[in-house]
Amino acid sequence: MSADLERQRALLAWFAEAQRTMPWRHPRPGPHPRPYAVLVSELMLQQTRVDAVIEPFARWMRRFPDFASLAAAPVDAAVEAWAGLGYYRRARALHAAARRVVEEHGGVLPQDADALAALPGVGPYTVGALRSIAFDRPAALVDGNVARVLARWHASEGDEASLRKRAWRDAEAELAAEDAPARGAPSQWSQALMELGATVCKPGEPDCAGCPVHAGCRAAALGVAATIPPPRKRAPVRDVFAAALVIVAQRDGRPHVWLRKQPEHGRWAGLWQPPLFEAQSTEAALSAAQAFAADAGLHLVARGEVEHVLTHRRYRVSVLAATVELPPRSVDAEPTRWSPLAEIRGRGDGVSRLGVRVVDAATSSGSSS
DNA sequence: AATCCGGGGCA
DNA sequence: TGCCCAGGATT
Repeated sequence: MSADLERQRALLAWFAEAQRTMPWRHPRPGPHPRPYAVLVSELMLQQTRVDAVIEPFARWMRRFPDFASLAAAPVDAAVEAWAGLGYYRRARALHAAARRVVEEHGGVLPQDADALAALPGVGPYTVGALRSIAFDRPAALVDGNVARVLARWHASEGDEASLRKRAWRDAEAELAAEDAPARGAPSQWSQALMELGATVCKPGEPDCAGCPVHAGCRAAALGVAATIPPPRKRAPVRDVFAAALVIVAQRDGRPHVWLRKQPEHGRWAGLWQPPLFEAQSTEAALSAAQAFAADAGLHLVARGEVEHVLTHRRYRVSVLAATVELPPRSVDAEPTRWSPLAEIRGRGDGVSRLGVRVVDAATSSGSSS
């Protein structure tokens, strides 16, 4: 057996022993009994760590157990069930994909690569993941883990974009030989590559001493594994100054918070959060919030600051609170609602993480600064 | 090719 | 603090 195929055999043997348990993972080789679960998990896992997905996945599967139930639900229900996971466009994509599967494929996920790629939210990586993991077909796949693993195996050099292209060629080459162990277990192979990247061949500090394919790794032999791939160029994080207005009213004997629904596009699309006034400075943001409050006859109290960091933005939010006697039930024509404070604090169904943090800051005792 | 889109965990 | 994560869509 060639060195490359021996490396495959070693990795597959390691994976059979060392793989982590995941709610969506089918431990046995072969096709997955539930392609829908694979699609849900793959969309949730895009740019998201395994640990962060486990609970949301379980909740989602209880609420939308199959393509039919998801397709029948309003898109807002899907977005709100996604709350806390981030990248909320994925929820709309998954919902649209389910409707398409029901309408165009009889409720059965297609196996054809082109049909899969036509589904919203399904790009090159996810096509490979579905074809290999759901259907056990020999399809290549490259995510951040696989790109790093393959770059180290081959000691590839170059910028991020060229390494990605190289990784796709290398990943497909692994599946080319008729007698390749990877071809014999495509689902296990795809998952093994990613598992190795996530748990052993980690960014920054690879555990080469504990690596099952150390012998077949050129970067390890050269002692350069830790420097591959090179650091990525990153856009700077820009500050966004904002003021949040947390309006509390008693309803049915319990405190409720006034929430506004975000537009369907942009950040936190379709989610709920207290009104946020963005401006060029904290002072300008506070002025905007106070102008709004003056119109409504509200008496504002400063309740501190919240710093919320996204990939390319750092929100510096001044939190203002106001208590009103009677909620204005008549403004329901607007996309607003009153939500029980306890519910928002619990998990905030349909509320952005920033919204939850702002409400916490406004209503927890003695948080003023 | 750049930019946008969340949130969290970890050194 | 910086880095990265089972990426994709848009421009």
